[in-house]
Amino acid sequence: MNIGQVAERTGLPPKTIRYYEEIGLIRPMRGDNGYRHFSERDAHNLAFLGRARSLGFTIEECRVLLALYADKGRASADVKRLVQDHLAQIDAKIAELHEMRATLSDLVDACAGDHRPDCPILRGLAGEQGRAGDADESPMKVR
Amino acid sequence: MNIGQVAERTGLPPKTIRYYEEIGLIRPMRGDNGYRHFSERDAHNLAFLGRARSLGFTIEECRVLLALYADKGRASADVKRLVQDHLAQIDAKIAELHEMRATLSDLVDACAGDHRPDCPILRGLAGEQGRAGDADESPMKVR
DNA sequence: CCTTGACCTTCCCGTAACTGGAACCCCTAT
DNA sequence: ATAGGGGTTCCAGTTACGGGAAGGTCAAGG
Repeated sequence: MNIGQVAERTGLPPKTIRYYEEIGLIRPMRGDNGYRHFSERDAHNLAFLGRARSLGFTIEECRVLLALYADKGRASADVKRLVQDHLAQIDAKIAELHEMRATLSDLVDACAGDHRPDCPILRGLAGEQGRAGDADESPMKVR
Repeated sequence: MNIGQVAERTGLPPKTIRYYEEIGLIRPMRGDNGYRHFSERDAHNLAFLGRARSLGFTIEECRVLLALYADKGRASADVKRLVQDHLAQIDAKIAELHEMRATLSDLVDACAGDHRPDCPILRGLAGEQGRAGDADESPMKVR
């Protein structure tokens, strides 16, 4: 297979596939004309990489996953631990985004969103603590 | 104020502050010795930037927010729209992470995590659809 | 007066994971 | 011969900084 065909089959852009070769994730053969030639196994590994990447694994994690995949004597515990760590990262990211979301949502709700210049969002970002009389206004939460 | 003081006050590293000047987010004065001198207003704007960044706004969004903040004739609707768009991005990101989480969680649950090499996680990443007999095994979801 | 140490300056490189584009080669069909 | 649709390499840009080198500045102490 040429790069175009494997790109179509895996859904990865040719550029990405070349990049993966450059960083040593795959090692396709070369024809006499200099073209890359991809085996079924190459295509399979690229599809594996595509799925791993779409699940948020970094390239280096993918490298490890691929090595474990190739190692028929691996312990599934090693794979599981890696994925659990990744899961923890994702949970942390989700929590962070939820916090942002909550703050932003409060700000948006407080903003009239009309032609007038007065804007609680900007006041919040500016660190304003609320004027006397706004008893329920609390400082904006930021990490 | 020198850069160290404003860094301490805003919580932003000096490197970041220099970077913000480089890309034109702030324009501190300079002393005869070449040192940056930060006004109260500079410090205030940097704190504003720090909060906006911590809420996930990109630098370019921060640039717009800062301009709106400075524009006393702005319409709060412009601010609100920007923040709502950002909120939508965050929601999209959260949804994406939840999908990853669900898939990864299923894979982790299916993996024994022991000394044996058999690993449903790797089989899932490899695109395996499940063997005959595993009636409930469905193809892994990926975007 | 000199030195020391903390602070400041600029400049350049590196990060993650690609994407876009230029310049050029290869193969097939007309 | 040429046109097109592949392929190739290499270079630059992206985001938002962080690390580190080489060197100027300032205040305090001996």
